[in-house]
Amino acid sequence: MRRNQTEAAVLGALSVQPMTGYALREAIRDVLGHFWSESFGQIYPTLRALVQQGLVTQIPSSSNGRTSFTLTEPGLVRLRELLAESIQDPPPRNGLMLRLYFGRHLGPDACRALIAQTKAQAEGQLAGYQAIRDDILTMADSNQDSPYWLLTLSAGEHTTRALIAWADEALTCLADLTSTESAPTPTSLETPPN
Amino acid sequence: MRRNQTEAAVLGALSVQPMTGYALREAIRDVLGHFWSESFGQIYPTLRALVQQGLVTQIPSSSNGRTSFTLTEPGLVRLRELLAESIQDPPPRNGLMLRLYFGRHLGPDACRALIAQTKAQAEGQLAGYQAIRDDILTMADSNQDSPYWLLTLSAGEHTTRALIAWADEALTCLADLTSTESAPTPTSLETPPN
DNA sequence: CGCTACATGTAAGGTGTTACATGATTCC
DNA sequence: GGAATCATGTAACACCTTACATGTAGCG
Repeated sequence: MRRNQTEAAVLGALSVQPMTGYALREAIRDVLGHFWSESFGQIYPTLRALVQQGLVTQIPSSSNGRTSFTLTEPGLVRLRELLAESIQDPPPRNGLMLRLYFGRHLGPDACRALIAQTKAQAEGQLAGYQAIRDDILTMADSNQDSPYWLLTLSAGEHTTRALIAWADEALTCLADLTSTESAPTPTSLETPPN
Repeated sequence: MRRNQTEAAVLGALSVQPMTGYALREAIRDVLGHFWSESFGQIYPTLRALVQQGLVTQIPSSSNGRTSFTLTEPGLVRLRELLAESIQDPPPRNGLMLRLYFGRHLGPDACRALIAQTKAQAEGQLAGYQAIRDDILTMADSNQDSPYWLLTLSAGEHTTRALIAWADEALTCLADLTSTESAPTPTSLETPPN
């Protein structure tokens, strides 16, 4: 069951503008980074296959060995086909959740550290989203794609904000856990909450 | 760079209670399903390796060929080690976002259908979470793990609710897009919104 | 001239799924 | 007795990353 997802990502990126393989990887990392990823080991073989199928053409730029890849008409048709195929996401694998689910063996403090780290990452990401949003908005008038790009950006913002809200909630829950554990006699009146 | 994540998931699941390989897969699918997954092709070889390392013991149940696997003391130590390792999540690959990013080539209607489908799925998931929450709460008094389980459940609820909120927002954005496209003269007063 | 970034590619190896094969048990 | 479920396993294959190899171009 071939998924051809790399093909779709490459054709899609080239539909925005022609690029070299190197630039393609940079674009996928920097622009689609929140929801997609491809490595060189995928990109170059895929490009060669696409050229052989005539979905993409290679334009040697000046004298160097470097070539830009451009989407052809059949390539655009193929892209539409691939995008219309049913979505088949890889099975979920969230290392943070796995650790928290078995968090009793890890200890409340280690769990809190993991969550705090996640929250900090999420806050950084949120700031990055703002920068991307500004970028898209400045080119919005001349770019037909911008409404769709804002859609995916908004999804990232929503889920990231939800993650931060969850982290705050989780941190207070774990704080309660630690305090009740260090004071194993909940009915005791003498032990003050530190 | 071995990740041993399957090992951690299997040891973790067995730390809750002894099981057969088959039950292990069911438990991982049904209980960790929102954030984890393992297939038979992973579980059985991993179990054999764990037995060889003495991290898990095999208890033949009565006469059948079926055996339950039980976590040993060294196995518990190993589980703690694995959980303490740094998190290395697989690179993101979100098929829905890929399609929406290049949504111009797919068309607004197809995009709306994808989002509506996602929203419906998310709403179903949310109902499922409620059932799981009830299950956990009923056994909360006798189960030391329940606070941690509620943590991961809450994460699922937060992100799922965020997804639904995003979907609603996205659907209205796309509705605007369709109407402005089908009515290329925005200043026209005669064309009624269908 | 050396460092960094740009650029192209390959080979090895790990990870994980799918499909298949096989058989016992349970329930109707 | 037949169907569904429980149960164990393997082999082929798809997918993808990492590390390596190689070379150019621009800049201080």
